[in-house]
Amino acid sequence: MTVATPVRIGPIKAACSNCNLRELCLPVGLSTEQVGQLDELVASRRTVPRGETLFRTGDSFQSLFAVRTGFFKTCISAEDGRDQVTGFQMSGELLGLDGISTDRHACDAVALEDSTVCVIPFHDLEGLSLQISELQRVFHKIMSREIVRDHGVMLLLGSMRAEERVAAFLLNLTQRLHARGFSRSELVLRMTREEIGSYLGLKLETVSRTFSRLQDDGVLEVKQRQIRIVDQDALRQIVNASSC
Amino acid sequence: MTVATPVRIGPIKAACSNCNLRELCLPVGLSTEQVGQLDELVASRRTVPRGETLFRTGDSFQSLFAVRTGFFKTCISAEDGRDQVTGFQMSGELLGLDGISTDRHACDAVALEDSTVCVIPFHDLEGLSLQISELQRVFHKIMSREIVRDHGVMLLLGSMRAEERVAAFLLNLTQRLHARGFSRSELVLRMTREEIGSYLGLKLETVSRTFSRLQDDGVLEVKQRQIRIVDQDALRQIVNASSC
DNA sequence: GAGGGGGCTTGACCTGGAACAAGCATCGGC
DNA sequence: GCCGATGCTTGTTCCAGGTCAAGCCCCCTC
Repeated sequence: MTVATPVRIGPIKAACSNCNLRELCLPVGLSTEQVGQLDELVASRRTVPRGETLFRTGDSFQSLFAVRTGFFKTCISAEDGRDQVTGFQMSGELLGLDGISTDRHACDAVALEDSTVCVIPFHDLEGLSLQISELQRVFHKIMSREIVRDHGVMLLLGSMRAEERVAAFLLNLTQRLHARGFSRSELVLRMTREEIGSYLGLKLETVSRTFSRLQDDGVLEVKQRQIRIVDQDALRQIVNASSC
Repeated sequence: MTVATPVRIGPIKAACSNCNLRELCLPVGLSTEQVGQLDELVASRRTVPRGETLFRTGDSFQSLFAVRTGFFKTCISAEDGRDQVTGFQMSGELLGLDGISTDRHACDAVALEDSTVCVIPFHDLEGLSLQISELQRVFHKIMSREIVRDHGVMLLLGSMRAEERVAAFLLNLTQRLHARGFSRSELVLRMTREEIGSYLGLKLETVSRTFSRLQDDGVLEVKQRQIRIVDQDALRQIVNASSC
């Protein structure tokens, strides 16, 4: 039950105004002036080395975090030690929305590579949202998008076969990476097979086998964590394959 | 892509102020005066007969809906016709949060019995939230709670066995019903085995078999949709059973 | 109260993915 | 360059839950 303590890293003038993630992150659609107001709020940054947690279940919730660089996973664990990865977050995405409901974080956020996040004190964000209706609106849309995303994962977990899950996962990742300027067809996985499996409700062996099969079928090229999507249409067909 | 059109049912003076769901619904924690302001916003009600939809995927999003009486399911369907029930909503719970993100509903909401909902025009709600910070706060908590709930379902779908899923489902239902003044040990299911199965990522036969087994084990009494929980501790143990 | 249909149960069989196990890359530390 | 740890692949076996099929129950309608 430690409190996430932001570390201020030198004097940072403007956080959002000159951030190239502006269009993917909280400031999306705000005016220059409004983003300037956000700058004063998003005053500090924090670095999280690979393997470290940004926050843990039960930690007091004070701030949201916007991933600036790096890559995170969030996971919850049942009393019995069972673990479930609930999402992977990349630059421009928000972490901590789960904490609003009870003022305590409801999952662990773990950096999968050395990462930096912008610290967004939630109380201040709510305050500014009262003044900038556009900000309130953006924030509501972000929360709603998270709900819709989660429902998509429920569909995946509830009714897809292993191969479909893996295909959907890869398409989702590449699509998000593409929005950040990366290739649509090549990616480097930041997570282990086990973490992918946890997220997809599969065992790591099944993930590995599925990658191998897709490689044999000429859909992917898999070299450890380097993935090249050879036949994107085939992947899409796998996802949409009418299940009988 | 029809627009959900609220039907005004006679002159309704106060919606929330004299509603006995006050403490479970949007007005939770607001002052009498503030609830009065909500009343002006929540001006209309709508009845939804059993089997009808309140809104459908793709419908223009205008309003949130608070379940006043009755029972709903929400479900999404993939292109291939696969269907996934994403939740069951009872009195005091909000429907439509998924629509905020794109201004279109992202799921279907279907009444499982004759139901009535309060219509909450979302634009007005955002407007009032700018004036009543407590309302903004409550709304954020409700959205966050939905996210946390969804993560719990992901844990269930990703890592629990059939019996554990069913047990968790029943405990969740009874707990919510209990908060509404119903028995902690008896409940009437409003949904079919197939709908339960879809929600839990199981086939209806598996749901049925699991009910039968739990009955044989003296944990439940099952008479069609009438369920009596004979041994609640046993149910809890099933859910928390360390999976090996 | 007869007939029909939707929903539920139960049985038999099958299969996709889990479990277990062995061995192989890759990487970091010394 | 060696060594150990961690992560990944692949093979084999097994079983929980899916699939298919048959029949029952309950409610609704006429």
